[in-house]
Amino acid sequence: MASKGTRTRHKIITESLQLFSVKGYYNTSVSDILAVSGLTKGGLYGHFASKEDIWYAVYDEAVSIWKGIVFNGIRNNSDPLTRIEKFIENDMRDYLGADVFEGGCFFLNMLVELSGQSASMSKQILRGFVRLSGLLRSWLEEADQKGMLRENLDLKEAANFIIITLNGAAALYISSRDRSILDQTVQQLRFYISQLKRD
Amino acid sequence: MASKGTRTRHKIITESLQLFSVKGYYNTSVSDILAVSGLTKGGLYGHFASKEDIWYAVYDEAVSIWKGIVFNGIRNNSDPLTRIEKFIENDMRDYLGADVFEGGCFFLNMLVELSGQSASMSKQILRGFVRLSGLLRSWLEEADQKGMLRENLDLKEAANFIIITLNGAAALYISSRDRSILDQTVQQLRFYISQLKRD
DNA sequence: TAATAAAAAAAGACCGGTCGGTATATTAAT
DNA sequence: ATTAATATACCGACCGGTCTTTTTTTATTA
Repeated sequence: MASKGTRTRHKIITESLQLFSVKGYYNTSVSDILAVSGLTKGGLYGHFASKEDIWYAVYDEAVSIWKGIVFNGIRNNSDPLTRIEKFIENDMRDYLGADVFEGGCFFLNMLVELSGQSASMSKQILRGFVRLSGLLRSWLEEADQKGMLRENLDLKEAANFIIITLNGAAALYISSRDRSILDQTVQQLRFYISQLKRD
Repeated sequence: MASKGTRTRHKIITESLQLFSVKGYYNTSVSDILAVSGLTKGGLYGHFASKEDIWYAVYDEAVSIWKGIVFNGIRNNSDPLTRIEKFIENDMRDYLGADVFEGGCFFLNMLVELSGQSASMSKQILRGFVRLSGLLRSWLEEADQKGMLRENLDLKEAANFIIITLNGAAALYISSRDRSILDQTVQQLRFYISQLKRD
């Protein structure tokens, strides 16, 4: 069993993750974190040097949780376009739609809040999106090499477009809490991908 | 000439608009607004009852500025699909790409920050997006009645999809400040709309 | 056009409360 | 018994907002 310190640290992270996702980073106070974790200042600052340090740990945890959801049942699938569609469905239904983070998409929320406020924190998130775009692009290129796609497509652009759409859906979902937004987005992206295919 | 009070009030609004767009609502302090406007507490609170009151005035101003940009050269165009494409270009190039608001898209930024924090403020923004979706939908229906579109399309979904994409582009743009994101989005939405057309 | 009175605008001190963070003492786990 | 974990009291700075006083604008007269 993990030591008490390790367990407490992890508790701080998962509870801060929910708070940050709902209230945002700046509008979540250290006192808020103390309230939900049941600790006091001394206890908390024994585990983290600063509020920003908590955020970095929270970010890693969020990535880990998100990956476990969106890549579920994907790696073993040989058709790259089906992989992309499954990824989109997972992201919309099992991540966003399942309210894994109470405030919606942690990454979008933090990206919007921290851009122009904290260069290092927002860059951390942006790097994640760039990496994801590269992965989608590699899947599209795989499909292209198998002759599945039209000619003269810009696959980097297409990969970015998918990510852009998922983020836009996350923005509208958090404000409306209308699940049909997520279904619509899956539907529309399915249509978009079908139009990339060779006739 | 407008009275001194009216001018000062407007100055507060336009400067708060930039601050809110960059720093967010909660992380912009009243003192920040005092610093850029050159006023003191007494001066400011003579014009507005609260920080939240400032925000509502700022929102109206932002809508007014945005409308003046994105509907430029549109009303007189008879082809509804061209209207939509022109609207998208205006939004990406002359609004977002021109850095009209230093922090990117005021509406997306505020929607993300305020959702789950202030029901009334976030609803105000969401209402704006719903209205815009209705306008785009009416243009799509106009195109449909002219026999320009495929059959069995869900036009409400298509209108939402365009808005979702524009918001997603705004999210990636504020963090990356990469203008090619905007061009890519115009390109991809042009492709998307072309695929809605009857062969 | 210049003086003046009324009204509008702004200044500045002050309020209780909260912010992120620290230092030291105490308690609990190993 | 030793170390890891937590509590408590405290720090200066800042938060949004109020109140009273002073200054400036504006409209009205002479």
